[in-house]
Amino acid sequence: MKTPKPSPAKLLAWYDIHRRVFPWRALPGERPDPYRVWLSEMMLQQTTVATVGPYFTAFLAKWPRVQDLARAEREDILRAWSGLGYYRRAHALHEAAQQVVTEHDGVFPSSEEALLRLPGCGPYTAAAVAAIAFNQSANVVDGNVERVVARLFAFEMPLPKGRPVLRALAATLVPNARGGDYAQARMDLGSTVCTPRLPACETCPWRATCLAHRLGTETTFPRRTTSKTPRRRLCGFAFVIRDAKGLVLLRLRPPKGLLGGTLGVPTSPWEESPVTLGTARSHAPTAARWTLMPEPVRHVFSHFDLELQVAVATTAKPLEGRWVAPEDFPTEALSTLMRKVLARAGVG
DNA sequence: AATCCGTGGGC
DNA sequence: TGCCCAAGGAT
Repeated sequence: MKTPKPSPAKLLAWYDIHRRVFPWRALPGERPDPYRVWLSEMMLQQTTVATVGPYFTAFLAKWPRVQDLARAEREDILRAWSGLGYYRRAHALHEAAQQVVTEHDGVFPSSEEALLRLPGCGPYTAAAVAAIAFNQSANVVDGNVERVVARLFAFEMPLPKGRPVLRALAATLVPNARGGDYAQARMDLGSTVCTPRLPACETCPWRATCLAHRLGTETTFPRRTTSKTPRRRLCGFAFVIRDAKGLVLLRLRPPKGLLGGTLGVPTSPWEESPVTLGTARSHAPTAARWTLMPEPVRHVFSHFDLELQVAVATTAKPLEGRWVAPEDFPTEALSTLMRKVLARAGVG
């Protein structure tokens, strides 16, 4: 039996009632600020709405316009980004802001093509900014939309291989008016109604045209091919060393790679097999009388688990790095991992 | 194309 | 506890 096409009008009528209010989202009748839309989308990449909220507010208060952000120091941006994760986004954010100022006279471009040239702005973010900030009928596809559309069509091709086909299917549903509302409506539907585990199909405006619902197999979509690479578990030592004044030695990590550009205590190399302090101490910033904290810090990254033993000592020697007072930790560009290490050492 | 890149919350 | 997922992008 043939299913009629899911109607944009029904979804938009639902959105007009159930739309959510966010600090970055314009109220009905308000003109969206492209800078705010872009800033929020950069933060929302693989990050939940609840987590982003305070960061967005803080960034906007500190750097109200793209020109302010472009002029900022990179480290100040990393300070404000501290704890949000995926620190490459913070670097890209700064570079993109500078690019908007120097190449677009401080005015955000409105075409997906131009937006795609900004660092950190990929297919999703370019489409989202074009739609939400400029009301274009862009095909905005995030994880929510993938799930919604896969269920609508009982889409059998497993992701990620089937992603291009699914995106094309999603594009056929985009109306030529209210592009911004439609993009946000599709994502709101996915995050509040068409959820991964327990979808609230009874309240869904697209229930009548959803093939998976008709089949009673909603939660089996989208299909996925499971990645077979086993998760690694790495071990190492973190060295927390203080001077006579109680200042802690911190070093800036290289700008690229894991936790790029953030501040942290020196560590030994991280390895697959457990190491002893006797071996690891050759990587310490200096020879000292190390006290080992009884419990290691365990931290979960996106692609491996880390277990760091925390060694603590005091020294009078001058060492390479920055000596930072614990009272300044809250505003420093520390990763969550390093905040855990400092807390475990009793200096956080 | 598969891997790298953070963190927090839900169940 | 362990796994999944979250307004993905770069290489």
